[in-house]
Amino acid sequence: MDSSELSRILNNANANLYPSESQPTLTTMMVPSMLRSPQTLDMSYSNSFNTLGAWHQVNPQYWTKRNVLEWIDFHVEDSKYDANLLSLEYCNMDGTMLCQLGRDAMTGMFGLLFGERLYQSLEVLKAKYTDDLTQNCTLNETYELLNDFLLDFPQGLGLLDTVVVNSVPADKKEADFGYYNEYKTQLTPGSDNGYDSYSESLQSSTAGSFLNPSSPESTMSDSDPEYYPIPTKSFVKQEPVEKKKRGRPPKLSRGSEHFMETKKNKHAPRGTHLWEFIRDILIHPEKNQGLMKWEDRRDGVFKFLKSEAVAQLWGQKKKNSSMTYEKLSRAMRYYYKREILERVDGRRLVYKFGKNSSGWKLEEVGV
DNA sequence: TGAGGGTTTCCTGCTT
DNA sequence: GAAGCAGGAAACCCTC
Repeated sequence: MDSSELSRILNNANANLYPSESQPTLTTMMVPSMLRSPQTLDMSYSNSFNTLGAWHQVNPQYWTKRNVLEWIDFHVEDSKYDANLLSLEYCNMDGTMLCQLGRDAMTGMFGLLFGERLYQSLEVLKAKYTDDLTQNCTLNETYELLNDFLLDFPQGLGLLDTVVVNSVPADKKEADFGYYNEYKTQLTPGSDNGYDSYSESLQSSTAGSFLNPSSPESTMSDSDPEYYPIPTKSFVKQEPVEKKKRGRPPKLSRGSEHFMETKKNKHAPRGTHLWEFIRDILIHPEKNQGLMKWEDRRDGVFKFLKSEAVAQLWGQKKKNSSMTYEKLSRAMRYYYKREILERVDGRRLVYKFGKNSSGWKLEEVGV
C-alpha cells in the first residue's frame, strides 16, 4: 500500500465523516491549529458528530479502527503533515491497541514531531475520559455492547433475521460477556468459516426460536431521514444452562422440556437499569443507528425503530436469550408509575423520559 | 432472614 | 388479524 493510497483513504474517511461541504478538510480548515482548542472543535463540528459520531466524542479506549484513522486524519490535516510519510500499517489499529502505545512507540511509528503530537493528543483525550470513567462504566458497557452488536453483522442479512434460543454445552460457558466475545471472535465478519456453520447448527436445533417478521421496523423506509442502514447479520445468541430462570416461570405447554433446560443465571450487575440502558443507546447516536431514535431530543421523546433488536440487546446484557420487546415494554410501563418514563398516547413504540430520569438531557451529556 | 426493588413472564382486554 | 399497549398477577434474584 503506497502513501498516496493512504492519503486517499484518509480523505475518504474524512469525506464520509463530513459529507457536506462543511468538511473540515485541509483546504477548508483555515484556522491555525495552535489557535484551536478541543472545545472550539467540538462546537465547530457538533452537527456532523451528532449524527455520525466521531473520535473526539468517544473514549479512545473504545475507538474503532476507523475512529483511529479519523483521529490521525484530523491531525494530518490540522498540522498540515504530509500523509505520504505515514504508513497505513501503523494506522490500522483500534483504540485499545492505540492506548497501549507509549511515547516512544508513537514517535517511532509516526515520526518524532507528528508522533509526539499524536501522543499528546491521546493523553489529553485519555485523561478527559478517565475522569468520567467511574460514572460512565455502565454507559461504556452499553457502548461496547452496541459496538459488538452493530459492527459484527455480515452484510446482506437482515438484522435479527433469525434468533435462536438454545442451550449450549457446559464447556462453552463464559462469565459475563466472555462467551459472547469468544463467539464474536469465532464469527469474524466477512468470514465464511465460523458464522454460517455455527448459525446453521443452531437453527437446525429443536430449541425454541422467536422471530418477529412483522415488527414495526419492517415498515421503515430508507427515506426516513433518521434511519441509517446498518450492517446486519442473522444474529444468534445462546445461553448456558444453569440457574433457574427469574420471573414467573414460563408455561410448560409453551416451551418444550428442552426449552426449560435452557434456564440460566440471570444475575445482572446492580446499577444498570433498563431505562439507563435505553438512555445509553440513545445518547450514542453513532451507535444506535437503526435501533432507536430521538423524536424530540429536548423533551426526551424517543422511539424504538427496531424494537425486537433492542430487546435482544437488552437480553444479551441480562444474559436472557428469551427477552422480547413485549417483555421489555412491560418493564418500561412500570416506569410510568415511578415517573422515570411518561406515557406518549397514541403513538406506538414511542416513550418519553420522565422527571425521575436523568443523564439524557442535552446539558447533562455536555452537548 | 425478610422486605423491598427491579425486573421477568404470562395473561386478558383494548386500541391501532 | 396482527402488533402494540395497558396493567394485574406471580415469580425470581438482588441488595440492604
